[in-house]
Amino acid sequence: MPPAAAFETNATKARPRGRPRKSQEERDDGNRRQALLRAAAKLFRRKGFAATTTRDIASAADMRSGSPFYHFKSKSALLYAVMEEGMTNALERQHEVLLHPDYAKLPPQDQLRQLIGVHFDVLLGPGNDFVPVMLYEWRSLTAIQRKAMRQLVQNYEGLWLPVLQALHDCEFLVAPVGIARLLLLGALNWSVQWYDPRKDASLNDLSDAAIQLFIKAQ
Amino acid sequence: MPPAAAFETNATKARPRGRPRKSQEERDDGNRRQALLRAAAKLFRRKGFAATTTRDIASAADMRSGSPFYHFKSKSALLYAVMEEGMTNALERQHEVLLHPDYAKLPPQDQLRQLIGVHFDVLLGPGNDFVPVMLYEWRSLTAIQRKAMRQLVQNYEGLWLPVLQALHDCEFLVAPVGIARLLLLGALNWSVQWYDPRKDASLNDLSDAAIQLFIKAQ
DNA sequence: CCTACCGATCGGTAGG
DNA sequence: CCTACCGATCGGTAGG
Repeated sequence: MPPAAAFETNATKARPRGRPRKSQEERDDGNRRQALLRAAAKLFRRKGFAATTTRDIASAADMRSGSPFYHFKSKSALLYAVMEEGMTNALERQHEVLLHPDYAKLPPQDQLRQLIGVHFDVLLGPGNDFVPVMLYEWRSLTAIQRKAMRQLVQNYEGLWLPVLQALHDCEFLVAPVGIARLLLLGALNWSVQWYDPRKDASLNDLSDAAIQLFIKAQ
Repeated sequence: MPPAAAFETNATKARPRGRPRKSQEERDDGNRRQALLRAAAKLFRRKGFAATTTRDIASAADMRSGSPFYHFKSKSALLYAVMEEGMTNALERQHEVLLHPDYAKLPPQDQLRQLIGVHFDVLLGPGNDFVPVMLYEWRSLTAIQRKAMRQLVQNYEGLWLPVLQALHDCEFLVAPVGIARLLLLGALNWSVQWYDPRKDASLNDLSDAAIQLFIKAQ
């Protein structure tokens, strides 16, 4: 069995193309899968993977208990799909930053500030439950899923190294680059546990504070 | 029903004092409860609370499936007991540091270094599964347990404020003290996710790197 | 995508 | 602390 089979969804081999929904308003199909993903992300984040039932998810997506398995072959495949969606989006958003024509002209501390801003938004922005699930549900992945996800995460973490190295070179960062990256991303990722948009500072102020804390310059 | 009832263990009202074990070697009783706590901490950390069965725990403590409920009234009470044990120990260890006669004479960056060192040890030291469970299983607590645990955590976090304020006063820390504490503790807490004693730096080197990263001085 | 269902497992308990 | 057990729930499936 090829590794990819572990993440297969039934929808790929049996998409009901061209069959219109019978509901009062004709919505485009295929958004049902998205609805499941969104519902799952929200519930996995709030209650955790093991404590969320497929019935919870079905209900949140306005389906009956058996229906999620029409779109995903297992609860586990649904978890993986949530995480993959989150990481793909996060990578895209950071690539937009890195490839922007002005980015290269910025001093490294401003480059880092941009990465941090996007990272906070991916973690804490409204409706962004996908990456938090990825961060906190590693344990629930199968070994083979974990291996595939590690690839995506390593790509993402790798994006941070050049700017951290540049900061190290001009002594705005003294700690070893590798450990600094682990501690820095940890500080950001942990915000998922405490950040409350109604009480805490804005994501911009948060990003500024992070720069102040980590970088030896103003 | 008084709040404390939620955390009650059966052992307190029915400790089999004076009744010797029937096994070949007479071990002191009461260590059975500790064995359960340790087994639960280890399993909760590795698999998560919801994915761990009380049968897993019983088996790891060399008991049969029903026996954990002789010592703890519910799986949930067992989780709370694990967390409480972890936080009590962490608070004790930090108090030892703070009350040491030499501590007050240290410059603030060295004071912080000491707190960080103990924190890493509480999180990453061998067999220290209790605090990691506390950090990553908040969701699994009942509302009433969460409230009680929040008290302990606030006590612990409060220990860090004076030294952070001192560092802020001498401009070794520029970020707002409140946010700095959240980010700093997040960086440390996240280490639970990646630290591998066989591959990564020693806890001492880790602590040094953290000081380098967070403090604007050497 | 729904209905109806199965087999397995799980937290917890009675009674000793 | 064990034995034997219960009621509920859960992931998943057949058949339409």
